[in-house]
Amino acid sequence: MSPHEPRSSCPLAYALDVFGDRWTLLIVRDMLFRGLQRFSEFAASPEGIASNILTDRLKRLEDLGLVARRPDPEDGRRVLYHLTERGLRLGPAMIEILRWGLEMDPDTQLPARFRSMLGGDTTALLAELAKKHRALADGNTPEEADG
Amino acid sequence: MSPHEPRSSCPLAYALDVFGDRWTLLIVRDMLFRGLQRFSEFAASPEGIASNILTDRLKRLEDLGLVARRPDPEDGRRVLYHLTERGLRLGPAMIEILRWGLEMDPDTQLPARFRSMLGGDTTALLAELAKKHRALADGNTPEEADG
DNA sequence: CAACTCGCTTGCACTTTGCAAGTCGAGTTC
DNA sequence: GAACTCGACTTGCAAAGTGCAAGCGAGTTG
Repeated sequence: MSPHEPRSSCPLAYALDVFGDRWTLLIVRDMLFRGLQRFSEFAASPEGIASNILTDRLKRLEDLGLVARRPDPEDGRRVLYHLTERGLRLGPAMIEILRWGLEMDPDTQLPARFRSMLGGDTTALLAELAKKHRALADGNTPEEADG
Repeated sequence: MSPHEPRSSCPLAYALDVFGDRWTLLIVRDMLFRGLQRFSEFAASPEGIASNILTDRLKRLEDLGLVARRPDPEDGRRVLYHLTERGLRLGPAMIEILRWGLEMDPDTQLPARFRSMLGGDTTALLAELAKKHRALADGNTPEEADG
């Protein structure tokens, strides 16, 4: 699932070469919507990703410049991951995919606050998420609010 | 890659269970943006999908109520596929993924007309695409314009 | 009616996925 | 400072998915 060369010149095909699998956007979700940064946090998400797959996906996201890593100043064993500016550009697509999933499957759930934000202005929502994410990436850790 | 039960209650995870692979959204693209309807047309797209994979994906889309099929009145061997109303709801996510791919990889290309439409009002673009698609699904075949 | 087309199906080799155990460097504990 | 724990992986392997290429039944063509 990691082609060396593009299948076509279509931007949609390019995007699917990047994240057309079941896990990549879940990792991006956890970074963007939930503010998670650590390998063990991603591994602990409810979907239960395998550690070799998580390693693989994080590496590919880093290689593509969508994610960056830095050592955890509090514990040298740990690495902190965050979305780069390029990675933050996934926001609009993430929001629309989320909306679609909510509309298609009423059994799916989101925290009420996030759900109400989805019904509002997308640009404002994304600006807020990006701001919080940049603060995390800078090492400021505001009180976490689950996405 | 076709789980019987959801991995979690997250709508994004649900969406990725539906189309988190490299081919499904390309098929939806061909229906929505290019007006394609026939198996051989999907198979002939530049990415070169394998026929067993195409069959599999069309069946799953149909089973999920996103795509419907009808016999081709002109040739009893053929089937015509189209997006249902549920399937048309993928439009916003498709548009945002396309925008992201264009932004991330300048080597990707779109027809100039489509590209300029992407820069405009999303709601108007989607309404127009949906209208044309519904006409196709009703068996009216206006002169095709490549997406 | 023979030859061809269309939408699949099939067998099989290859690739990816995911489980579970293990590794190794960093950090902690006593 | 030895022993242990933690964290981010790596590894072997079985299962599942992918994709190639050939083939089949129904329908079309001349």
